Amino acid sequence: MAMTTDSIFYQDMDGKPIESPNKIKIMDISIELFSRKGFTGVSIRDITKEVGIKESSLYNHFRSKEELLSTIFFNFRRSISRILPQEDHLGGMLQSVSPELFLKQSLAGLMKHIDDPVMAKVWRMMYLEQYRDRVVRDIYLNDIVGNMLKSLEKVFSIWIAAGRIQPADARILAAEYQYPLFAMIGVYVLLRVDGSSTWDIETGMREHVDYFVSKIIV
Amino acid sequence: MAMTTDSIFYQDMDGKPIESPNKIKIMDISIELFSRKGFTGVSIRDITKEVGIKESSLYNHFRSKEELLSTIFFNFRRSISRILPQEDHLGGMLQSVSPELFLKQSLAGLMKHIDDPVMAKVWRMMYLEQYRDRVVRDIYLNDIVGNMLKSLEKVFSIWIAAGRIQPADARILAAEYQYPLFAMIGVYVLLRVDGSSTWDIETGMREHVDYFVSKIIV
DNA sequence: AATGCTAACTAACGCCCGTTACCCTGTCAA
DNA sequence: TTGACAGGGTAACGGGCGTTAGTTAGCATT
Repeated sequence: MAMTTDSIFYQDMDGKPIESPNKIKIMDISIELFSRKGFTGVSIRDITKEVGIKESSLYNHFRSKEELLSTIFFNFRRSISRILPQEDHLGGMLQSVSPELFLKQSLAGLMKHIDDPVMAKVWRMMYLEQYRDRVVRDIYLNDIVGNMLKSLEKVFSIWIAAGRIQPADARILAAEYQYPLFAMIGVYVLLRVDGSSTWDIETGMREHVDYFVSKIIV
Repeated sequence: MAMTTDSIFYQDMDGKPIESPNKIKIMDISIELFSRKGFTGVSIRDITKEVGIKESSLYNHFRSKEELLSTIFFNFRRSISRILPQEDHLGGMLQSVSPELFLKQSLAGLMKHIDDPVMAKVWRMMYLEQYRDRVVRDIYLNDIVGNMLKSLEKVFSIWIAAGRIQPADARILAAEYQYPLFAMIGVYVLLRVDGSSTWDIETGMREHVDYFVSKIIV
C-alpha cells in the first residue's frame, strides 16, 4: 500500500507538536486505513504492520486505539477552524471585494482544505464515523455546519445592511448557499474513494455559486 | 433494548417474501444495531443474543453476515424505487397541480420514507457504510442522488416548456432544489441518532422549498 | 561514568470473531 | 405412519482482537 509522507504539522492533544517519525507515520497510516475501512474495521495489527513496528510499540505513542482516533480528530478540528473567516477581519474584507468574488474565494478555500491529500481522508472519516461517535457528530454539526452557517449569516446581513444584495432573511440565504455545498462535498469525497471523476460535481459547485449570486444581487 | 415489531414486507434477495418470525426479527435487530455501530462494529453474537437464538441458528436464515447486509440493502433499494415519481404518470400529475404543490408533495413523500422507523435506520446505515462498501456507494450515488436529479430535471423542463416557471437550465434547477435537501436529510438523520430536536432542520427544509419556489415562478 | 528517557522488542493474557459439523424436535404432506 | 424439512440447539474450530508486563538498545544530560 502506498505510504503518505506528505504529513501535516500534527499536534498531540496537549498541544505539543508531534515530531517522532514513527508517530507521524502511525497517524498517516491510521488515517488512510480508517478512512477506507472505518475505525472498527481496522486493527492495531493492521496499522503497525504497515508502519513496520510491533503492535506493542504503538502503545509508546498512544494510550489506546481510542486516543489515536481522538488525536486525529483533534487535529482535524484545529485545521478546520483555520478556514473559517475570522469575525474581526470580516468588515474590511467585505468592503474590498464583491459578494461574488468573496463567495468564490470562500469556496476555493474550502476546496483547498478538502483537496489536501491527508485532510481529504479525514473528511471521509468524519462522514464515516459520525453515526458511531458522538464527538465526531458534534464536530460535524457544530464546528462545520453550525459555524459555517453562522459566519455566513453574518456576511449576508452585512451585505443586506449595506444594500449590496437584495433584502432577505440572512439566515435563509446562508442555508441556501451552504447546504448544497455540504451535499456536493459529500458526493465529491465519495467519488474520490474510487478515484472516479469529480468533474461533474466540481462543475456543479461552481454552477451553484453562479446561480445563487444571480438570484441575490441588486 | 427496545425491539422493533413494526416490520416491513421484507423480501429475500430472490424475491420471496420473508415470513419466518425469527428471520424478520433478525432483520429488524440487525438494522437497529448496524445503524448505530456500523457493520464491522456488530457481531453475529450481538444480533442473535438480542433475537433470542443461538448464533448457529442465524445460519439457517442467512448464508453469511455479508448476505444479511445485502438483504437489508436489497429491501432498501426496492423501497426507495417506489418514492420516485414514475415517468409515465408525470404528464398528468404536472398539469393538475401547481409547481409549488408538486414540490411540497414530493418533499412530504420523501420525509415519509425517512420517518418510517425502520427505513430511518437504513438511511443511517447507508450514510455509514457508503465509504466501506461499493454497493452501498452505488445505491446512494445512482439510485438516490442520480435518479432524483434526473427525474426532477424532467419535471423542470416540462414546466419551462409550458411557461409555468422562468426559463432556466433544468439541470441546474434540479441541483439547486435537491442538493440542499440531501444535506438537510443527512443532518436530520444524524440528529435522530441522539433523539435531538429536528424542528430547526425540518423548518429549514420547508423554508428552502419556499425560497426556491419564490425564485422560479413566473 | 552514571542516569534517565525514548522507543523499540518478545511473549503472552483473556476474550471475541465468523463459521461449521452435527444433533434434536415439531409440523405437515404423502 | 412415515419421511422430509425447517428451524431450533450444543460444541467447537482456528484465528484475530486490544492490551499489558517485562526487557533492552541507543542517546542526551549530569
